[in-house]
Amino acid sequence: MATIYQVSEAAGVSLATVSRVMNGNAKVSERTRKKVEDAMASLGYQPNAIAQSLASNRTNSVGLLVSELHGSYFGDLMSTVENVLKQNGKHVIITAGHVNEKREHEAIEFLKSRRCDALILHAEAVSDDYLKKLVDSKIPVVVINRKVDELDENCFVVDNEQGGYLATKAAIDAGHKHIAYISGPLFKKDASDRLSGHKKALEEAGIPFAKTSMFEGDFHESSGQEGMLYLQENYPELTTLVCANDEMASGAMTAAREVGFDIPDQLSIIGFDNVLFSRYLYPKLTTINNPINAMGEMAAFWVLEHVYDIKSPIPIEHLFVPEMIDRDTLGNL
Amino acid sequence: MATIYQVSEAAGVSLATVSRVMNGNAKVSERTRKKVEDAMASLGYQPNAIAQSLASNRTNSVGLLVSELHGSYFGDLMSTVENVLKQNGKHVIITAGHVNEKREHEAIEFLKSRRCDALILHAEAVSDDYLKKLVDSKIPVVVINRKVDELDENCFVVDNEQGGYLATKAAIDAGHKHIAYISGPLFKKDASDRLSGHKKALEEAGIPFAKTSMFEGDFHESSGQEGMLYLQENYPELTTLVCANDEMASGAMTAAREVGFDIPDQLSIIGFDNVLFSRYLYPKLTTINNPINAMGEMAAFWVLEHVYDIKSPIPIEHLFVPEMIDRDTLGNL
DNA sequence: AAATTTTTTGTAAGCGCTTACATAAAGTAA
DNA sequence: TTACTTTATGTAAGCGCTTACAAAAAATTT
Repeated sequence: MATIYQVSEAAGVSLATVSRVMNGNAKVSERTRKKVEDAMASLGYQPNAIAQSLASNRTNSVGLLVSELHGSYFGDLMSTVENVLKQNGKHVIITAGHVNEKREHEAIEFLKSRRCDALILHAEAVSDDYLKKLVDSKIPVVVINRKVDELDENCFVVDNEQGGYLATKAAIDAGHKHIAYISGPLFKKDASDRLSGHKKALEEAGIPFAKTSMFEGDFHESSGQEGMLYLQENYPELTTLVCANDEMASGAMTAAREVGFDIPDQLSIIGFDNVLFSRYLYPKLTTINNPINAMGEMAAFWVLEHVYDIKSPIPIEHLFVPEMIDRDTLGNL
Repeated sequence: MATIYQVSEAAGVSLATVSRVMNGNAKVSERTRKKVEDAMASLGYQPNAIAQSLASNRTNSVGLLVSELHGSYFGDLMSTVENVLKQNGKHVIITAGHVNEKREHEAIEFLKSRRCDALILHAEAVSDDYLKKLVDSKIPVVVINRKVDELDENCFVVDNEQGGYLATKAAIDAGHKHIAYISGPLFKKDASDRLSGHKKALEEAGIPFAKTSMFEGDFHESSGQEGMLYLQENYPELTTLVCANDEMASGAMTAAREVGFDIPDQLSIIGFDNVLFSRYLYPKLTTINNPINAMGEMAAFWVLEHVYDIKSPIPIEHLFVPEMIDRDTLGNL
């Protein structure tokens, strides 16, 4: 593998000059630039990014932490972030934290040890304090889908409460009175916010919230099934089931069908997130759009602007609004 | 950010000694090891991976090229590869090639410039020649889901022809005679192999292959819909539709339902890949399992063994067998 | 106790780049 | 022409580590 030294020799110039043409930065005469470029081409020279980083203290890479590498939600996130950044010549180093404090912590330390210029984190398990310290430690950090007090400038979130409200409101508007709810794990802020929205809509409509009308799931498909079964037993009058995410909604649909409910005629179902597969389901899932793409994009723009001095094409915003995606699983009563 | 130099000073030892305790490699007396570790802890020292890589010519990272960062198939692949490698202290740098020759090429060059110790490639667009040159260039490379002549040792593939055969055979065994096929883009080897398998099963059963019974799609959902519509028109006697992947099968299901077919009573559908969402579909999709997890795992093991001298827990194999996943979309005739 | 071997530690030369600074070449003004 | 700017190029010092090799210290043998 050719080094800069060999290029400089072949071109008959100094190291510094080769470096200059590589970085297109300073003044190099056309003649020597040509010589250097020819030498590079004929040697098949490829700069060593590691050495460049060490010398320049810039890696041109940003670290991205997601909870999992699979799943529509994270697929979308990774995809948009990478696109925006790559278009600007920056690279993404992706790691998974698996919603586990230790592993998230390790993943972040890994990204730091790779000297990423900035971090984009979808961190669910690590503490607020840790995040604050991170931000203080002066490495540029943005947090997706989590609001941390005092870190407003670094957080990009969807209004989960509003989303939860919208879902239940839609059911109410369609004439439903018996609305059950499968929530996510309530220690997660997004899950509890969505639930608050649900309660708010209920209250507004003067419908009391019954404990038996709700089941706390874990955001995974299987808990949607369990929840459905639980609710059928404990809240048999239900006509609509609002789920805190699409995975659980899918599980609930499966379970509902197995016990013989027709969707949406006998039971309406509403999801949350609008992940890709929600439109593959049958019937197509009515859900709340969680603008993860928009958030990922914004996070990437923030990084470009704050770290690389590349102006964002759109104004940076931190709060995203969810919206109803009307498909086929909400029936009128 | 503390450097090794500061640690050595704080501990009252030389650079070399600090480096030694970091790498746990050579003989360091218990006493000094302790001193160094204390110094590290109190300084919150974190080795600079970039500098380590430059000095040692080892990055402990392996590059992974996928076509897209979203989608179940790649999610599964990334996930398994990362898991296996992380368990062995290696890291993964993921990039997307977007099934585009130029972009795949750039992505690979990027991984090389980051001095990955090895490359795991799901490369669809780049030429065989390029891959051969890569392998010759002595950077360890493995190729997933693509068989390149002379590179058997580096390729991990599923027997696509066999898979295509199994799908159609299952339909035949269920009594079907009019079997339509939606293939992937035929310039892709996996797509054409699957089609060969389909033809072979047909031939074995003495069923002639009619050109009008097949539609060439692009592996995306929408072409499944188009294909369904095309086939309904051009091959109205069809009772089964075999699709070259699950995405297209899903699209076909949607389209079939829209024109009023009951699945599987009036129309059976078989997919290929067994991606996660195939079991979310309703009815649950009967499909062919493409052991992408097993391949990803094997590729990772290969790298561990060949690059890092870590013995693979299972023997390395290069050819994977597809198998039938019997669910609800294939009906008996 | 001296000589020898073994173990532990230090010294210094890189890894392949970037970049401040110095120098040489070229261009302008006087 | 000389003196002064401006522009292009080179020199050399690092970036934070690893690792041969050398030196010192400790343990063994004689």
